[in-house]
Amino acid sequence: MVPKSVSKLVPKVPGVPGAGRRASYSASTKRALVDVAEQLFTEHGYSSTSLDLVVAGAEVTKGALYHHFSGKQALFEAVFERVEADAAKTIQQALRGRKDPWEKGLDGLRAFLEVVREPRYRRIVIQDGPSVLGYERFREQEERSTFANVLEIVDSVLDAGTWELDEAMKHTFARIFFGALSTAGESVTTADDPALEARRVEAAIGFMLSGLQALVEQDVELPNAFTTSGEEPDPS
Amino acid sequence: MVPKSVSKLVPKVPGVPGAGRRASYSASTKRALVDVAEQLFTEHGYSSTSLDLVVAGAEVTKGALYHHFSGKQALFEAVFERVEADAAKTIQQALRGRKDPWEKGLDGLRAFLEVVREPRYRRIVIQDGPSVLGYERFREQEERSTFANVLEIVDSVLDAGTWELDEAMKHTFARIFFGALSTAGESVTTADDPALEARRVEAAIGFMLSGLQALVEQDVELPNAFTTSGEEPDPS
DNA sequence: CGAAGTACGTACTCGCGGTATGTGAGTACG
DNA sequence: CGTACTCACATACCGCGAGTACGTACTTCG
Repeated sequence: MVPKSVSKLVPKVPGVPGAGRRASYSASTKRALVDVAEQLFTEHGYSSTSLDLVVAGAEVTKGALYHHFSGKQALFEAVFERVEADAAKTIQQALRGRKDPWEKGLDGLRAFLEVVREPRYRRIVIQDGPSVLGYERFREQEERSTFANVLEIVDSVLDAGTWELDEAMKHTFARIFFGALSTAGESVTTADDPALEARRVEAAIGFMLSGLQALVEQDVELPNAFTTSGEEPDPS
Repeated sequence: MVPKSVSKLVPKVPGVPGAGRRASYSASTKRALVDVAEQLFTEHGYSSTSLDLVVAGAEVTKGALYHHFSGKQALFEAVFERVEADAAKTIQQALRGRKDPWEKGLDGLRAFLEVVREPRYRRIVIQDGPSVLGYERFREQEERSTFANVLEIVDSVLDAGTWELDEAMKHTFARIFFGALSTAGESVTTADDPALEARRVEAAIGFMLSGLQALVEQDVELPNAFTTSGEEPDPS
C-alpha cells in the first residue's frame, strides 16, 4: 500500500563517505517529501492523507518532516505552490508568440482547460485549496500565478477597446472571467463526454468573447445604468 | 467537559407540558444539533470544530448525535443543505414578479451577491463544501438548489434570442455564468470597499449581459468558428 | 402489563497531528 | 587535527478528537 521508494537521488545510507554534501542530502529529502505528498494528496485528499504515510513513502521519519516544514499545512502549501507554478508555466507557454488579443484569449482558454483537467490541480488547488489554506491565502496564491495569466489576457483584450478602464475594473473583469474559466474546466472534466463538453465550453466562452469584441469594435459605452446600484431605469 | 446536569426531561419545545411527545423531542434535538453545528462550522470551519463542542452547545451527548447522524460529515451535509436551501429561497424571492429576462438577470445577480456575502454561505458552501463533500457531491447539491435558479435565469435570457440551443448547451452556459457569479461575489466580499466593488461587479456582469443582449437583438449567429477550434470569424 | 423500539447517555478505543528530546554525521575554527 | 558546535534527522511520547459498544430510561403497542 505504501509507496516504497519514490526518488532516491542521493545515497542516504550513513557510513558512505565521499563527496556527499549535507545540504544536498537536505534538499533531496525535502523534495522527496513534497513529491510523495503531492502524490498522496492528489490520490486521497488532504485530510485522508496521514503524515505517517508521507514519511513512509519518502523513507524518512516525522522528525525529518517537521525539520523541513512547520506542520501538515505547511507541507500542503509547498505542494500547492508547486502545482500552481507548473500550471502557470503551462499556460504561459501556450501564450507566447501570440500577438492578437483574441487569439491569445482563445489559446489561453484551451491551455487553461487542459490544466484544470489534471487530477492534481483539481484535487489540490480547486478542491482542497480553499479549505486547507483558507480563502484568503488561497486567493493570494492564485493571484501571483494562474490568475496573473488570466489578468494579462483580459488586460490585452480590454485594451483593444477605446475605453479608459482603471486597474481595479480590469481586475474585477479578470476575476469574473477567471471564475468562469474555472467552472468551465470543471464542467469539461466531469462531463460524460469531455471532448464534446470542451467544444461547448469553447463555444460559450468564445461567444462571450465575441460579444465583448462586438462591443469593443462598436465602441459602445459602459452601461452606467448598472453602475449606479440604485433602482433600475424605467424599462422601455 | 461534558455537561453534567443535562436537561433530560425538560421539554425543549414550549407548549403542551402534559403530553410531551417523543417525536417532538427528537426533532428539536436534531434541529438543535444542526443549529449549533451551523454556527460553529461558520465560525471555526469544519476541521476545527470538534463534535464535543457541538454536542456541548446543543446540550446533548455524542450518543444523541450519532443517533441522528452517521458521523461528522453527515452532520455537515445537513447544515450544508439547509444553507443552500435558504440561499436558493432568497434568490427565488428576488426573482418572482419579474418577467423581463434581462431585468430578471440583474435582480438575480444582486440577490446572488447578497447571498454570497453571508459568512455561513462563504464558509460552509464555498470554502469547506468542496473539500468535505468532495467535488462530485458538492456539485450535485448545488445542482438542485442555487444553480437551478441561475439556470432558470440563463434559460429565459437565452430563449429571448432566436437561436435553437439544446439543453446541454444552455446548461454549459449556465454553469459558466454560475462560476462567474460565485467569484464575483467573493470579489465583492473580500474587497477593501465592498460597496464599490459591488458596483464594479454589476457593471462587469451587466456589461457581459448587454453584450449578449446586443448579439441577441442583432440575431447574430453562434460563432461556430469557436466550436471547430479554428480561427475567429471575420468581424463585420 | 410486558415486550419491543426509540432516543438518548457513558465509557472506551485508536488513529493521527504535534512535540520533546536524543544522536551521529558534517562543519568551522584554533 | 581535534574539538566544539550545528545541522539533519530519528525515537518516543502526548493529547485531542472521531467513532464505537453498550447500557438505560421513556414511549408505544398488543
